[in-house]
Amino acid sequence: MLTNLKRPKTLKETALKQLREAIALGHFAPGERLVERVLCEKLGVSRTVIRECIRHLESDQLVTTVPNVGPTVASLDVTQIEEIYEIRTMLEVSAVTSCAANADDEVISKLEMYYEHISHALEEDNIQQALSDTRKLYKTIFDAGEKSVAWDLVEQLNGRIGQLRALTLRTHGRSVEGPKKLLAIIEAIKQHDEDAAAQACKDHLKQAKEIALQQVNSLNSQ
Amino acid sequence: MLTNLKRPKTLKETALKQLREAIALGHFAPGERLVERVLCEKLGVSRTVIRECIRHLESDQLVTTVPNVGPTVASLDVTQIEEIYEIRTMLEVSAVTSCAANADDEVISKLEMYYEHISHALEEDNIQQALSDTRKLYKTIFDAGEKSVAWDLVEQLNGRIGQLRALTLRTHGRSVEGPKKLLAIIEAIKQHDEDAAAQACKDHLKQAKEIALQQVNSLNSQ
DNA sequence: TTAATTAATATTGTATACCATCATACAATA
DNA sequence: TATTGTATGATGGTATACAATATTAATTAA
Repeated sequence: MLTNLKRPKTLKETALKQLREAIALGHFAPGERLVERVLCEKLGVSRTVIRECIRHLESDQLVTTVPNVGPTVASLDVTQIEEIYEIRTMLEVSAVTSCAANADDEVISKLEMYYEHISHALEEDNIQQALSDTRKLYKTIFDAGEKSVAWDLVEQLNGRIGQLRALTLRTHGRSVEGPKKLLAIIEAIKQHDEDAAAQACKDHLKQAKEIALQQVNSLNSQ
Repeated sequence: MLTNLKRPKTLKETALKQLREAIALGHFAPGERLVERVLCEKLGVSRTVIRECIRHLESDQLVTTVPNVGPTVASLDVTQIEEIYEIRTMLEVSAVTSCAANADDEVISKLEMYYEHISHALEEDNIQQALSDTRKLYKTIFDAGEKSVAWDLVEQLNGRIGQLRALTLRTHGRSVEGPKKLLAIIEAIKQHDEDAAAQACKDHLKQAKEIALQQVNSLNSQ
């Protein structure tokens, strides 16, 4: 990265980020009411800021607002979760395929670097770091495949299942399955084998979906 | 409808709708600055409301905000437009396929009814009505296919190319091509022929995409 | 005249106070 | 027990204030 284009970070941005994380980390239960004044105190900002944040989250469908009642943390049913993984599969397969067709050496070495980072982070049980690097790896793939719109959608969908993902990593984090599948994707890209890349990507997501659904079941039955 | 379950419409909602329409109808040029004060006057609401609306549009990617400068109407490049149609194709094909597999008589008669409405509206050159009915028809398809998440995304993507769509209808509105393709989709659904439905859907979108790109070119060269 | 600086003005970001309306929990009553 | 008030609190919305930053106009230098 040569220059960091934008960065006067505004209070609203940081507050929004904090709220997003709090929801993803499960600090608010699905269905829980978000009371403006409480959030003001907790984040130390004014109601103005909180309200704008909530509008943003609302439009991201991370919270659901009922007029005159207020916002609550959105919850997903199993059908929606399955659909999210299904759509992610379409989008990611499309990106991975295109990336396999176009990737140059620079992209490939970048992917391998991130893979190293991820393995390392997982060895040290640093889940957050692994997640962050995985995201960077995928962004590289989408960039190389020239799928900027798809990337936005994937990020959005991931946001909606953020709670699940955090949970999944907490319980399945040190599993070696995930990285293996990732490696398969990278290998296929390296060899410009579009079909193999697509298949590896499908496998990867199928597994992720299964773990997520498992997670949901254990949550619901508990 | 026995009871109107709809929530009380809030000022913010109506203002948001107006802004969305204004953008879609091209009343604001891409890249144009949206000044809060001006919008307040124009819509007759307070700054708070306007700001909340802008946050919403921002998250919908209809406007781009630079801190301390303000929001501007987002613009799309050709690559992104192509990608949007590509993604819409994936999502709609998925929905149409699933709908063809599951549709019962009620759904089918509903689809046929909407088709009638659309033909009628087009005959009378009532573009807005045709658009609105087309949307309802698609919503019926997505509902029957149980693709609520995909529907949200399609709506979002359509919002981002709203300007183009309005333009397209204005110039190609009375073309009989569009409805014909729609009819093919409905026929395939009626016969529960998933493959034919998928193919008809692909054709439909391919054509829409071509018209849109043509539109973009004439805009850029002009 | 044109370029560069500086002063003036707008606009955004944020905070705060205020009010009307609606929702909910609780108490009083029938 | 069921109903009706009533108190309380939250939200939707408005208005105002002010610092920080952008933009524009005005002024000065080249």
